[in-house]
Parts: sequence; C-alpha cells; structure tokens
Amino acid sequence: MPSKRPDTRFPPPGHDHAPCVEDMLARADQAFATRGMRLTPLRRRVLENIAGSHTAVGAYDLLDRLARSGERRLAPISVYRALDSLVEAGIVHRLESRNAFFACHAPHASDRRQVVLACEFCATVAEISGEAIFKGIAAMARAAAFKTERTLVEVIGACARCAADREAIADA
Amino acid sequence: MPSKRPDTRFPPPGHDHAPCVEDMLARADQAFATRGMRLTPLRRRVLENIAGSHTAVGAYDLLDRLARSGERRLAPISVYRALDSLVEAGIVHRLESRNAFFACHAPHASDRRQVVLACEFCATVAEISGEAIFKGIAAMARAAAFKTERTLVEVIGACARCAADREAIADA
DNA sequence: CTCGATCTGGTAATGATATAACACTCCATC
DNA sequence: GATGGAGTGTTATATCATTACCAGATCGAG
Repeated sequence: MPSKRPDTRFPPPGHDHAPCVEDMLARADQAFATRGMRLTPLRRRVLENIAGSHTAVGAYDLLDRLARSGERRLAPISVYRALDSLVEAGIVHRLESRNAFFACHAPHASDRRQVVLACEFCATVAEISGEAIFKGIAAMARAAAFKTERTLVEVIGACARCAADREAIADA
Repeated sequence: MPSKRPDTRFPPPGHDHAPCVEDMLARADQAFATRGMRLTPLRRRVLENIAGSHTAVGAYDLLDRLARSGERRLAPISVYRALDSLVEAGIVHRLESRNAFFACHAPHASDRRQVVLACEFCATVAEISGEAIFKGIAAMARAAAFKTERTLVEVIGACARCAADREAIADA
C-alpha cells in the first residue's frame, strides 16, 4: 500500500522519483475512475513526464520531452488536451505565475486549499495545506460581497537548497 | 489634496473614473520621483490607459487602445517596457491568473500585502489589505525553510453586481 | 449486432503573450 | 563637446494557447 503523504514538501537531495511516479499513477487511475474519465495512454505519458520531477514544467517543454522519449512530435493541442483532463482530475495543477504545470503529489480534496511554494531557481514546487489561510481569504471576499470561485495562493522565492547555494555564491 | 483611500473596493455604478486617474497620475509622479525614475510621456500614456478603468487589461489590448487614441501603432516591446517600469514603481500590478495588468488605486507599501479580487465577468479588480493573511503565509513558508520573495493571493469569482446579474439571468 | 452518441486525438492554422538584439536619440555630467 | 546611461524604435523571434474540422475508438440502447 502507498505510503501516507500529508503534505508534499521539498524532496531531499538523494530523493528517488520512481516511487513518487508509481504512487501518482495509482492515484491517477483512482481519480479518473471515480470521475468516470479515462486515463488514456497519451494522458498517462504526459502525467509520467510531469510527475518525473517535482518541478513545474511548461507545455512546450513537455512536448519536447515526449518527442525525445518516443515517437513523432505531438501537436501542442494534444498536450493541452491531456493537461486539461489531468487538471480536471485534480492530479495536475497549474502554476499561474509561470504558466506551467506540476503534478500533485499529495492527495487532497477537490476544493484545493493548498499554498503553493515555487522555487524560482530550480522550479521545484511544494504544496502545503493552508485551511486557515483559505478560510481567512474567503471571509475577506465575503465581506467585499465577492462570490469566490477559485482562490490562488502562490509563494515565489527560494527553496532551502537554492537559498543556501546562492548565499555561498554571494560569499565567494 | 487627494482623498484618503484605505482599500480599493469595487466602484459603485455611477462611478466617474476621471478623479481616480488624476489621483493616480499624481501618485505616479511621486512614486517615480522618489525612486529616481522618470515618468516619460509613453509611460504616462500607458498608465492613463490602464487607470482609465478599474479592470485588468492585457498588453495587446493596451496596444490597441493606444493605437486608436493616437499616433502610429507601437511595437509590443514598447508597451511591455512601459509596463515593466510602472510595475517596478508599484503603480501598476500584474494579475497573474490572467496575464493582465491593473492600476493600483490605493497607495500601499512596496511589500504589497494585498488580496486581489478579480471578477471573471467584468474584469474589475479590487485590492483589499490582508496583513494577517500574508503573515500567516509567511510563517508557513518559513516553516518549510522557504525564502519568500513575493506572495500572490488572487481570488477569482464574481463581484456583487455580476453575481446579481447572473442570478437574474438564471431565474429568467 | 448495429446504430447513434460521445469521447479521444490527429492535422492545420491561427491567435495571444512576451522577449532578444541592435541602433539611435536625448540629456545630464564631467 | 565628449561620454555614458536611460529610453525608445525597429525587426525578428520565442513562448503559450486555442479554433476548426475530421477520423477512429468506445459504449450503451434497441
């Protein structure tokens, strides 16, 4: 049985992605099935490529990777369609501040109350649950008579490793 | 002297933008001056076009408006450069979820702890200050050993007016 | 089984957003 | 009046995303 992952933090240095991907695919099967959607070979390949790292990747990067790792080059629209279905299934999220996509390594409700931490140096993305934060934001919106559809919290900065690296460089 | 505007909420129906624009330009002069930057004619024209409404506008929309309201058509890069300087001066912000720009009608510190409410129907944008929210997010980031550079909180939904309009339509 | 509805993905074209590289002008400063 | 930096123009290109249309796969209903 898959290990429990309450939040998805930044992976440690020696981290092996393979089990994450395994895990992801299992959850994806589940997510698609419960929604009456189909996890087709194309969608699965796209997901594998996103889940192969903990970083946010652009749609065209994905296209390049798929082209390298296989048959002939897909049209952009094909990748976007696959991405749409993965996002709809809640298995992949969009990093709005970078127009990029990342795999969601921690199962969470479809209402998505997660704070996204995005390292601007290594592109690694982590999600941490922020119930209280989202409740507070919802209350503020209500007070302004605003009907919330979707709330986006993205923190751009440096993960611990990149911050350390850059300090080392600055010192040199 | 300009009126005090603690937060910028959604403008009422009969709202006249002209004084807002006046106000904006005065604050822009100030903001550029204190930063040792120049509010050139091009930058001013771009700002006027953004500030002319309380909505988020795309760079190419801006390009069209400038073309209509004046001389020959600018190259995209010119508008982007002007936008960069306005954003740097803190007078214009970027709405990440829509790749668009909006004028900041309420003076606030350069560290920008504002929750952005963006109506997906009329594109109107409001900013409300959210010190507590941002403090909470900062604490979460610190706990994950993440060095925050910038934090983005955007709420997408319907402003009171558009929500009411749509209910009326649904009832019909 | 066969029909029709729906979903999936291919092909081609286009639209929308953003930047790179280089040249020229203006103007403050020395 | 030379120098150097900021601002803008010009041209080209990179990057992100969608529209329109069609062919084949899948699957439930009759």
